[in-house]
Amino acid sequence: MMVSTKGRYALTVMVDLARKGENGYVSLSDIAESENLSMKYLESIIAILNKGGMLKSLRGKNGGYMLAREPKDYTINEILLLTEGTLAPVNCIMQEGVQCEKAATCSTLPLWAGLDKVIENYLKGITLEDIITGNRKKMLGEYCESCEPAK
Amino acid sequence: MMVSTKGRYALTVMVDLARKGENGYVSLSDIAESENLSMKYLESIIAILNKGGMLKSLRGKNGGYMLAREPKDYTINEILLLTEGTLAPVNCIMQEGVQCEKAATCSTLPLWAGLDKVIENYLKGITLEDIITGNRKKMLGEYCESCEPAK
DNA sequence: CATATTCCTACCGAGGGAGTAGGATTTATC
DNA sequence: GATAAATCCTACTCCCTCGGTAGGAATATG
Repeated sequence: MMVSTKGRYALTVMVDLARKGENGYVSLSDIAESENLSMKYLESIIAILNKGGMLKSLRGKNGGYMLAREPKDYTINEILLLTEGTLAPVNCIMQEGVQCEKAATCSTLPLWAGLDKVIENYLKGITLEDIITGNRKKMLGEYCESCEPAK
Repeated sequence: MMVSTKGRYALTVMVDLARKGENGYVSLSDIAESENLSMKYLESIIAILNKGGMLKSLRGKNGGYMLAREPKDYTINEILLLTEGTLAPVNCIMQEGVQCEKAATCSTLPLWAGLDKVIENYLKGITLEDIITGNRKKMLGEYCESCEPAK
């Protein structure tokens, strides 16, 4: 499994906040309740999003969280990357060009590198806005049965 | 991590056997040695490949393993699927249409489904032969720096 | 029969995922 | 200024899987 609950819940939170829009801060308990998730666990996940600059937060009474930018300005890739640390499908693909010592002679490395790129490319191409507007065509592409067939 | 050492080593074994061709059975110890991997661990991985019909095996002296088909007739997808069980990037994507109970209202499901399809599609498009011939263009696509640029 | 090999079952340690617990700090409102 | 409602912070626990080990039974060759 490449994406754990941490990343999945993080995305869920972002979607929830995106839907709530800009009318005030939304509290952690509200999010936990509306998504039916453990408040304590969600707290640790939101902390990552917050420290990563994805959210604005306000402490104290009537406090809570809201998106720092507009939904269209978040790619799914950056949200998952922040919470998961890496999205590489295998251990031998490191971030930022660091590579395993067998890399020079490894015949399967191009495969893993290609897979990594395909994943990254897909996730960079989709934004929070695509999710809240239900842009199935963009997410499912040719596999979308409810979209009109490609001509 | 979506693909563990199990799947990676399995692929390595398949590549090794593909390179050795059809001149006789190759023993486990030969494979372990040439790939510098633990023989005992490799044994458990080869067992999966063997039971899954990927290999022919011969017990006893001068025994060993060889590919059951030609390299071009193995997709990477089926090799990894056999050893890993699933290649779904998230837990909420099950195999064979089984789905989580929130599926009907889940706004992020199309994203995960799309990602799953992108991965599957990529891995189905590459064969063992592509790896042993070093078909970088197919594996890396537009990210291949040593391939001639697309027109 | 000796040897080289596959085959089978059982076991184990470490690490990470998933979640819990408790309290310190900050802020809005009465 | 007290109180309530919220974020923030640190630590802990349970449990499962990954990665690997161990030992021996079955089988084929010479």
